[in-house]
Amino acid sequence: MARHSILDSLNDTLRKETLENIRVMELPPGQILFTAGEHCQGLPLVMGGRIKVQMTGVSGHSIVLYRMQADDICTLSIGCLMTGRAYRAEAVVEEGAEALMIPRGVFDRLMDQSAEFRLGIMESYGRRLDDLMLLVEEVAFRRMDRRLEEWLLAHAASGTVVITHQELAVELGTAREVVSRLLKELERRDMVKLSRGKIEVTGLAESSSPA
Amino acid sequence: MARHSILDSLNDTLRKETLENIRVMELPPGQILFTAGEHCQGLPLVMGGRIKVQMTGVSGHSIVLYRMQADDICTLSIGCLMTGRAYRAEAVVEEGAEALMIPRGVFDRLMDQSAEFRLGIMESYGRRLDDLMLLVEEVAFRRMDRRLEEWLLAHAASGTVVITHQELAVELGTAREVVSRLLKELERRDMVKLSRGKIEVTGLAESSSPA
DNA sequence: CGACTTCAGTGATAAAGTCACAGTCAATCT
DNA sequence: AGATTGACTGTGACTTTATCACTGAAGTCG
Repeated sequence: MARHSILDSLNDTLRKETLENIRVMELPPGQILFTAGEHCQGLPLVMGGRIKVQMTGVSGHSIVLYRMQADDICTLSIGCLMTGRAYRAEAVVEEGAEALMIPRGVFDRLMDQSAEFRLGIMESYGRRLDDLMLLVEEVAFRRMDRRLEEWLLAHAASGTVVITHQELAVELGTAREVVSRLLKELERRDMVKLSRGKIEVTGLAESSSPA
Repeated sequence: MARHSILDSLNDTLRKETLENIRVMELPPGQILFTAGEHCQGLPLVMGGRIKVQMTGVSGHSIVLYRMQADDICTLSIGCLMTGRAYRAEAVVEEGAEALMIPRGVFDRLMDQSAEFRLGIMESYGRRLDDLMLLVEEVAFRRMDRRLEEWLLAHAASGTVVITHQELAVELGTAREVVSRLLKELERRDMVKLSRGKIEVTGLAESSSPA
């Protein structure tokens, strides 16, 4: 039942030992895996579902940093686990998920005994750094209308997304009013249909407006 | 000669072996440690000086992501080293530096044999993720005038910084014109004195304008 | 059915980014 | 030295994005 690709690489003894010492967590949608200021209890290995990680600035604004899905590792937790610092971000379950909680001791042991486990952790870290670097660039330099269109394409290629303007603003790290106005403009151009709490994408091509 | 705190934790045998297999790099100011698209040759351990890491977006704009100083580890390189991906960012030496280059094999061996080395790496990773998360928040939500003032305070508490407006724009991830105008406004308020290629900070208090 | 809450739309204004260009300063080259 | 060149700075005009303040519309629940 406890399936996560990073555990596959372990030898039988180590895997057996690990499985005896970890906890399986059931994560219903809406559940908070951790919040800012909290301390880390263990390393979550995500087995399924979808979990978003977002942070809230001093200004009170929030922005989604990245998402975790099946076979992901909550890299953010490692830093907190190792140094004892508190989380700076918050993780919210979007789609009902299952995760394994690896306590500090087991993590240390796996890092010590399995080169494959280490590789998995390092890869995960690398990907996360990459994600964040891309996000910095996105937020710093790209135009909001393009980013909104891309988000819609990625999340509702030509169907319907259930999301409020406020939530979409957090996805993009902007203000609700900005999203409302841009969406309204897209509706005028017949690219989306708006209704309370959902957006129907009707005519967004891969490069609708010239870059 | 080769001093980096993470090596102190190693036992004698391991340290001796490591020192025999690493290369010391002299890094004069201006030297490029790596550029975007390049592949990683080893893990740099920074022994001194200062190196800035910045990336350039598709738009052609650049932004400084973070800096490395004495006893830092170029965490970014680990991901590239382990997965073979190319660098996405660029590292430029600001103050003449020395660094140790740890090749892949030695890195693997250290990760395998030293719990302290692993801890150092993990800590470094954690800090980097934290830095980037803070940067995302900064770029997404904070006002440019405040950020500029803070930058000036941090880099020239009440002295002079040698920097062009263009370089300062890259520090903050904005456009040169924006920096020029904000600086001019600060000069009108007698908080800085401007001259070609340098800025003299004369009257910037910790919270000059109300947050 | 109201009363309440959440969500969406919009005008007015301020901040930031873009484009185009002019002026200034310093270094280099006959 | 004077001319030329290139990097640096300043600024107007305009667009995009953010903020503030408010209105109305859509769902929820007593």
